[in-house]
Amino acid sequence: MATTTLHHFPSKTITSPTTITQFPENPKTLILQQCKTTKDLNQVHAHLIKTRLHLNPRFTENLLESAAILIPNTTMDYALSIFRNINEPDPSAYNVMIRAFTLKKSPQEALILYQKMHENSVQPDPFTFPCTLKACSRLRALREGEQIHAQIVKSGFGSKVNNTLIHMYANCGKIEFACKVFDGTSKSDVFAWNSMLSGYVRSECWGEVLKLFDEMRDMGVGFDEVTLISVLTSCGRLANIELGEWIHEYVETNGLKGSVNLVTSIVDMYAKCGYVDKARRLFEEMDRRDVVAWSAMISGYSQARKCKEVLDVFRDMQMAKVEPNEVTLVSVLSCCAVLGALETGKWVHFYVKKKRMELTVTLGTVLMDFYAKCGLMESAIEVFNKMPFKNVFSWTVLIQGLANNGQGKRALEFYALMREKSIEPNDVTFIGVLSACSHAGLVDEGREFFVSMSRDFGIDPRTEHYGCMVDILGRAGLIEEAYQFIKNMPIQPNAVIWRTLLASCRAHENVEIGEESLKNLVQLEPMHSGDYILVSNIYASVGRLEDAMKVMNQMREKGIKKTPGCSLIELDGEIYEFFAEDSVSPHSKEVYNAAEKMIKKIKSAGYMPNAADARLDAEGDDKEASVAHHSEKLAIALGLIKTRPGTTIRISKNLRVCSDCHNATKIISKVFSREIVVRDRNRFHHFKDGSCSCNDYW
DNA sequence: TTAGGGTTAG
Repeated sequence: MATTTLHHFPSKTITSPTTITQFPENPKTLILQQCKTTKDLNQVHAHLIKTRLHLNPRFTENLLESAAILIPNTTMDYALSIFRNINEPDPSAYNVMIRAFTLKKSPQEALILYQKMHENSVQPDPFTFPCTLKACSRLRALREGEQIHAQIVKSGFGSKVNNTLIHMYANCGKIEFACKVFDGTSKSDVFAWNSMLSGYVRSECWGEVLKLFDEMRDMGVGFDEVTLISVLTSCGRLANIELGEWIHEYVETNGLKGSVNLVTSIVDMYAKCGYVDKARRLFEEMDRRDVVAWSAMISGYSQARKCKEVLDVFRDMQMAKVEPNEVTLVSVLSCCAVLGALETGKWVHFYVKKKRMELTVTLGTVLMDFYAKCGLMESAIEVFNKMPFKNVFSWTVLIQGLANNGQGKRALEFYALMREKSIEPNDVTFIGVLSACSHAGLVDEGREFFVSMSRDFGIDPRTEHYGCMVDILGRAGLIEEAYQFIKNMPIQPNAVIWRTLLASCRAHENVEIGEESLKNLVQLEPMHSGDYILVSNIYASVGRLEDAMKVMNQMREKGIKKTPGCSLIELDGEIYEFFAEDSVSPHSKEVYNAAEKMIKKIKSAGYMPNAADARLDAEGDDKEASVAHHSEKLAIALGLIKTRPGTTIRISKNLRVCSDCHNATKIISKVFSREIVVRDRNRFHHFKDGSCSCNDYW
């Protein structure tokens, strides 16, 4: 197995040029390799000039290599000054410079130099091509890559660089060209197979990877660690646990468990196939874990939406003194977004700033998403403005975030800006755009976007897009039209579509279509308690209490249990959880008293409890008590007594907000002069001065 | 020469 060669420099330093009296046979290894800094090199350089040895290209090139590559953490300035002083640089001098530019992440300069070499009629040698092709790979410079390919063919040094060519084409997104090169390659070389496999991985052709691996085994080509890593990546993406497990066994029986890279790939494979616990066990068995191994475990939990575990492992990682990098933080932030864990996410943002980490597209986008999902749109926009590069993901997160936070019009303004900047929207962008229309009540604009999506961008609407249209029509009270829209859908409507329609029936008290929606829902997802409750609420709101009870009984007969409402509030970094009529929480007495006082105060400001939201089996005063003890009222009451006046109260809850709580919270925001942000299962409600950002439709 | 971990929606 090939490993990267590391240059270990002896610690002996060169004190003065006078100590160098005679150059040995190989000055590069004995003297130049001892140079640790540019200052050391300067001394050797001066000596070379003094003794006129600098006219000997062999010495000068060795000096050049030290200046360009061997001295750690240095710029190319010194090397360039040496290079410019060479009268007629030969191919190896060019090679050193091209290699150094590619290594030092200036592939553009590498290609310019290659061009110069060509202009000066210096013939490339077999060592010129690999590093030049690497530069093309980095830049995804297909045209230049193809030119170099042609030159390679002409030069007759072809077969040696086939693997680098495969890599270059795959990196430039031309997997079919990579295949052609591979077809003309000797199939006995594991490197060629590995290059092709990693090419497929880069192009996300997961199935092809497995096919090629099969072929490899059929042909009896031996495989190595690198092969298995590519195959494991594909197993994870395809959820091919059988092959994944086979490789795991192979690794165990062949004593390959010492390889951090390989075991990390197995951990990742298990997590991506949905076996996070298995991934965790293997992760625990590793005797050395680097930042990638930790990140694989963290992202495994993050993708499985096991957010508590993400934060636990992240804490363990810090205890183990392994520094997180961008990838780690992206997974952590994405789980803070899911949890609405504002404090932890803010801490990560602070860490990013403290470590002066670059605000890349991915990191910036996930930070924006985190702030948006915590209801802090201004912070999300601040991050957006600071990002030097933005892609369609960043714009989509912004549009979606604004839409979910009740700023539909602003979301559409950003969509217009995005188009001005010629960023092509994708299918998810349109989910954001359509939900913005829905929140802003813009029916005609919504219809227009729905058409534009396929007409102007060739995006076929998916169920989610149809769902958005149903929401737009339903919210505007066009229930019959929404119903017809579903009937005419070219794809089968799913439960979410019918549920969206049902929610609009609840808001507009449409019994008939509500009943029809439930009929369909019962067939698609018979065990979903929320649907029965919505229909029961519709009956109750039009005074048909008996029918309301009947639906609830039907639900009970089927053995369906109500999902208990649960609200969370984070106070001083601690999370408090409330359930309706919760009497077990340690704060219950204090909280109930606070809730009582709160209700009294808002009643005198005009709040009327809405009995339609109470438990149907409750009577009279009990009905009132039942709604008064909904989990979000308890959480808000705790927030009111535990935070300073004027502080924003942030609640997240697992269900939709009920209309009584919605009404009560509006009045609370006015009476107590507090901004209250409630994140429910679908959207945000920003309550301020007696009104809500959702405009009373949710 | 080839290799492991990441972002939007549902």
